[in-house]
Amino acid sequence: MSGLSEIIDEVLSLVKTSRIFKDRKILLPDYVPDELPHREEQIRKLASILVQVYRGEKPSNVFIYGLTGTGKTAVTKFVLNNLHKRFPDTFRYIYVNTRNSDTPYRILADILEGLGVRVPFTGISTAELFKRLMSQLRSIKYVLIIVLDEIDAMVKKHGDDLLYRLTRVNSELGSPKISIIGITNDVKFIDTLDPRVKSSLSDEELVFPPYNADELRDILWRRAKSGFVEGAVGEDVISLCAALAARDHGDARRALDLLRVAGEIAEREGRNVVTTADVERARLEIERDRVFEIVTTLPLHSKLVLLAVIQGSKSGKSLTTGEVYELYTKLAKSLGLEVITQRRVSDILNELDMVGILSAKVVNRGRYGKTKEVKLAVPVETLVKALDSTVKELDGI
DNA sequence: CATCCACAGGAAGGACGGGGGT
DNA sequence: ACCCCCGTCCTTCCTGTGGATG
Repeated sequence: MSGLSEIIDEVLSLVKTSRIFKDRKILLPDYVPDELPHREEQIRKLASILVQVYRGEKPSNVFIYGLTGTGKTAVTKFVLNNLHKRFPDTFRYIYVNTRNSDTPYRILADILEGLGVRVPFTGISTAELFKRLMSQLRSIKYVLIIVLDEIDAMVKKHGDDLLYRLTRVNSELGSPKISIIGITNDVKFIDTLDPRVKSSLSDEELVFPPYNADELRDILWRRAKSGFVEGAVGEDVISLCAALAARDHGDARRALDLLRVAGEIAEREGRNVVTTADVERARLEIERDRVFEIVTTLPLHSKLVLLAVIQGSKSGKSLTTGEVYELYTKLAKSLGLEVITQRRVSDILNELDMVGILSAKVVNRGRYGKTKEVKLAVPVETLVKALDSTVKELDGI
């Protein structure tokens, strides 16, 4: 029976002797490299729009589309970084990821914090925050570029009111001071916007096509050269990562994650070379972590609904909303819990679909009504592991 | 060809806990 | 101390719907 410190020593010695990574941070998803291959056209266009700031003038608003992992965020940060190095006094920029800050309140709070204003977590109204932002903006002398990454998520939940008000800030101030860069991975998104917002935000538009397998391979090679020790990864490993990610709509982030995690697996085992088997294991590990994170933070009744779906999926075929509800009701009652309504369960099923844990497709079965076909989208074992602790807690009741 | 199933999913709102302003 | 605002879950009530069936 070995103690914890022994285990740590053992892992450490393996990691020390392993020569896999030269500089691991280069392979992290938010690392912005100093060259972005296959995005030259987008870089040039974005730079030519934003370069206005050199005279202290406000650039046009920009709208950027492209699926996840197509380099939208990297290109935007890259261009802004470089521009800021060149013209440090004429403008500032604030980057807000709307997935993390997905309410108008949080977005405004993030912007204010970017301007150096401390704001309470909650408690005051959004209108009050907006007032504070306006008074802050009145005092600044530079151009402010606000990057709203993944705005589709926020707008879908809370409407485009905030966007509308942000686009009007300039006329309210009486002098043009802020530009907005909107980033979305939903191409149809812009059509759902208020026409006024739409025309204002999409002064300029940029499209980021997915990377193909060759481009992904090239990107991975470049990163691997500075991130990995020479000889640690071979052609086969890179190609597999590229192929897997290309299948997944050309997502470079995913390709890099696969490569990095595969490297970590090899490192943990004290090897000096990453194999294709490591990539395969990395794929499973990434999926497991994602599911685990999502499932453990689910509210109680969402977990119960998921358990009901697992129960009903034993035979492998799909369930209807009604069937899920029936199973859920039995489960909740057997635990002595209040049951929630079918309306709510219907929403929960959609939420679980959205995060990719199950698929809930709406189907019309004519005489037999309109319903959802619910199926698990991840292996049962993964879910069972993630729900394990919850089940134990519930058993305790 | 109308009907009618089994829900979908919008709208409005309420309880509640965390966190303000004054 | 008291009132206000927020997001999160949830309810109630509701109108809408594609296509197999009679």
